[in-house]
Amino acid sequence: MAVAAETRPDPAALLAWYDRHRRRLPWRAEPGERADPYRVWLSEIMLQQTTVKAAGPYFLRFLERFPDVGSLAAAPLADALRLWAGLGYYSRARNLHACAQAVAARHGGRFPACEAELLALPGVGPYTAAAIAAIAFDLPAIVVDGNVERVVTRLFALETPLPAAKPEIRRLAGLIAPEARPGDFAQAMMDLGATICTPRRPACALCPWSEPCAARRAGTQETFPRKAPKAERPTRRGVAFWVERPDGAALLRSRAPKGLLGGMTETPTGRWAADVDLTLPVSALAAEAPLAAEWRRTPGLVTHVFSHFALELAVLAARVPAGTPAPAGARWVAAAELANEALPSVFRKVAAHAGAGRRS
DNA sequence: GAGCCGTGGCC
DNA sequence: TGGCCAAGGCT
Repeated sequence: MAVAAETRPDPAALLAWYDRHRRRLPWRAEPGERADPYRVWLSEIMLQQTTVKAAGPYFLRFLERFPDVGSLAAAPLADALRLWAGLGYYSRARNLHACAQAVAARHGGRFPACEAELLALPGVGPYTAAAIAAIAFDLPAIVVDGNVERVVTRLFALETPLPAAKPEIRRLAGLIAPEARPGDFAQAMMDLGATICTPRRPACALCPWSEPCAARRAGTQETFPRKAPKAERPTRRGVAFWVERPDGAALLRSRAPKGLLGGMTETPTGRWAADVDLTLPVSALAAEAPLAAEWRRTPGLVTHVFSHFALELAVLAARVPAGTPAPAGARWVAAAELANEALPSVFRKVAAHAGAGRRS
């Protein structure tokens, strides 16, 4: 696609807007200050598919517990998973820990000031490598995230649907990038997408690139970016088991190290599948129970939506005598320690549904 | 390329 | 209310 000179977006206009509207964020250096590559990296991993609002508290807790990459590399993976619980996409936490160890082992504890070397680190893909290179080291990397995709496809009214449009978007983003201030330009593009060029109801009247924007000129800005239709989300069903001792301790397990919720803590559950029938009697639902007990079914269901399927969980609860041994692979966790477990949200819902800690 | 991989907020 | 969305990466 050719870009006419008179409609080409001027990077200076965007940088001037950025200087006036620069947001203060926990991981962002003050103007004139040098960015800390560790903080830039940590924030970029947390911000993958995650809102600023959700990531903020996690970032501050991680920084307090792990003030530098060396402290994170030296800590057990379980500590990182516990701190990550609730933020989702848990492979990020596993890769975060692996990346810290790689930086400690391969790079002497300092992040490399090189996009290609950053890209080779666990959990660091094309976007994150470019973002760290630009923001932490002010290298001229082309940073393309979901914000930049939206801004660029609107600027050029790009009809190609995502994800096929990615190479063209990268080329166009490189066309409008300035030689000076690559880090500020990258953050300005993302801030513009996050605050002005939003998915719905973009504030074009406040946009420094309103004039050269092809989609705005046509009045079609909200229809970009074009996207391929999404696959439907199937429903799976299953049974979760809540087992409590008289002292309130609950039976928990650790999940397989990889895959869905990999490495995290869970309540015992049966298989999750579309053909599980939750209308069966309790005696049948208890077929996959972790131990023999007098099960009672908690009324209602726990529902949870994952990225690629929805889940409906029936909850069977039981009280077992003091001294009941934990079955193989499971462990007793005191009620007071439940909050410190690496429990993903779906299992916190199960605990709440079963009335964890409630005396009857 | 496409499926897998969480969660909470929004309208 | 449910579909969509958020600073993606891995296989």
